[in-house]
Amino acid sequence: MHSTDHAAPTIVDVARAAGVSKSLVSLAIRGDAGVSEATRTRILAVADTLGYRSNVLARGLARGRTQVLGVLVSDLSNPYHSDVVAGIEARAEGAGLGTVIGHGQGDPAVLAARLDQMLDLGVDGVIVVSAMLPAEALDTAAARRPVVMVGRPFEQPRRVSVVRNHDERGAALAVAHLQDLGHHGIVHLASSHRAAASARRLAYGEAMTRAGLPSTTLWVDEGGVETLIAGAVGSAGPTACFAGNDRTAAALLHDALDAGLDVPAAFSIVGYDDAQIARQVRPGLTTVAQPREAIGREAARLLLARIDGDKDTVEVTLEPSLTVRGTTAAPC
Amino acid sequence: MHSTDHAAPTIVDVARAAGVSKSLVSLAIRGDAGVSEATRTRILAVADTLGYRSNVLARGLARGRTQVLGVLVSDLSNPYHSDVVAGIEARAEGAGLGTVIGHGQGDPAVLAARLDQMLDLGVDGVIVVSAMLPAEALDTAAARRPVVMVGRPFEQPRRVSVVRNHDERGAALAVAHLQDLGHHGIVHLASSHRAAASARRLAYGEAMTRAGLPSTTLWVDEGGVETLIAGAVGSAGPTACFAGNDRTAAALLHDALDAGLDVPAAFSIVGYDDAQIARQVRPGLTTVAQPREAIGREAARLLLARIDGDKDTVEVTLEPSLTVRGTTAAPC
DNA sequence: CAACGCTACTGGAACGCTCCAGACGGGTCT
DNA sequence: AGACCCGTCTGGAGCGTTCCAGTAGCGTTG
Repeated sequence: MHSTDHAAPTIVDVARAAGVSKSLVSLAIRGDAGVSEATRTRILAVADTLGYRSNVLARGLARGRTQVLGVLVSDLSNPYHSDVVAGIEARAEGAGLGTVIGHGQGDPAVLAARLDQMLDLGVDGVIVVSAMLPAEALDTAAARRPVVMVGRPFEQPRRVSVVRNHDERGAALAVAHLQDLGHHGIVHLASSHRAAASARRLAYGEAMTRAGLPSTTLWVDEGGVETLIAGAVGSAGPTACFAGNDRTAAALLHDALDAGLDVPAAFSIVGYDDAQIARQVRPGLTTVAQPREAIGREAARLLLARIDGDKDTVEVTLEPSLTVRGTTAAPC
Repeated sequence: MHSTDHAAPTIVDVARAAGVSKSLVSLAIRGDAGVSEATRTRILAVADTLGYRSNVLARGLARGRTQVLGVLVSDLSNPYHSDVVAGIEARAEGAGLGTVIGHGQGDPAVLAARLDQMLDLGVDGVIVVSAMLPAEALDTAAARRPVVMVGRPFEQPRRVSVVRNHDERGAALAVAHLQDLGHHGIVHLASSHRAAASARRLAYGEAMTRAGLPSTTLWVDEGGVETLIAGAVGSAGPTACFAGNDRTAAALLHDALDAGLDVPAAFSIVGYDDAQIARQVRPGLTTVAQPREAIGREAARLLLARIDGDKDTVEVTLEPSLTVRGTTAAPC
């Protein structure tokens, strides 16, 4: 650390080497219009040969902006999250901003701590991709910087924009697919009371009612899987299930196969999310896919608008789509 | 943005409110010894009621340290990475440092860009959890800040510490397990020429030789899976396979079952990594597990030492262990 | 009791940048 | 010709810290 760069070159070094003032270097580098073309190229050339890199800390301090977005995720290993992050990064990069990620390890307290830390670091805004961040942490963050939330539909109005997939439409898509195949006895398998899960559950009920069919919701933690399989084995039981998410659907598939139930010939299953697991189980899981990258891009777009002074907080819902694989077929 | 906090309180606000100089506030907050107990508690109380938060940007500028570590990963959705990150975060938090993550999306160019960006943001050091970062990007980063590399064993010496799992020992573990069960015809299935994969392949060969058995390596992209299964179906063929990683093992398992081969009764399979997929396939995959959290903690420990002035770069290897699930049994 | 050494505290420079008010020439307009 | 403007460039203040060289107050000591 001694024989190499004695110190990173600063704007002053560039100015001296180019024979201009530091202010002009600053303007040239930021592409200000009031710099003649000749001097700009000269300054940039000098900066380049000196290996000058703008100090983000100093810029952030002086300007109040760091040109970096923060993304808070609760579970890195969830591919849903990484796809959303990819969308965010693509959009941010297009606008010349960098991105850092904070990882909450599925723990609300850690999540809140990471959020504070990213804000302390000076990010210009934050996108929260996690349903488990405490509401008050979200509020205090929103008071400091623009915040966009991905995935959680909000009850009360907050100073936060929201981007989410249209769970209601997704559930309707799943039910319609099963009905098109000829199923009547379609049960919903729920595993959570969280907002997205509830939206799917309610939309399932409405879709069934609209079709003039009775709706039944079973809960995983009340032995719903066993009940469902026991019923499906009998000839009068349900012939299909719409599960609230892919993990639940995969567990159901596993147990159904173990019970000797033929999927999809004797029993069809639809999941939600198009998670990695949907491609890994056999047969592949038919599932409702969220437009994950698009969600990320939209979230970044909203955040950038807020950073640029837009006051309005909005809620955007994007359309899910159905991915048909091997767990659905006409009932026999 | 106007009616709320007109501006975040600074150290000067705290000083004024407490009736002391800003220098003293700075010392008190950082826990300097030369502050009397009485004034320290008073200052901290004032800071607290004012909601003062130290400005990381200003501190970083003045001090040259931000108390934040950067972690560069190439693939967020790989659970190996998230476990390592968890270990890093645990250790960093214990030392009072924060952590930000840069995500390379599996693209070397993006990876290098994120690395630069994190360094620009002023992180005190970086842990690289990715085998695909270009060597020159690693070198320029190492010239700027301390860097610790996870997982890639290095050929030539660099200004970088390395933490990795002991691939040689892991391969030996897998082979020993199969030999203990009574297997003699054990084939290695390789899918990559990367360093870790090569180490495992060579160690497999040595372990077989040591046991006086012939070693055979088949390559996935040369039709190795088909060759292997064709051989295993016959009665004189191999009875077991050690695959270079879990993804390869899972693919082999899939095709073997499709070919009517009974796993593990007629054919045993061992993978490497204990990836998520090892738990999701049926039967569950016997595999060599890396001590992922420990790797992360160790990497953070080394980085913190480097940040505190330690000049030496070291290479640490941690012991893998064997996780026995359902794809291994005695040959029939 | 002057000299000394502590402990507790202070003021200003420095970190590298942005922003603002203005300077300096050389047109253009009247 | 004087007033004015416009494009280009400059110097200094300021962002919120840390760090360094002091200073004041006070008890010890020879």
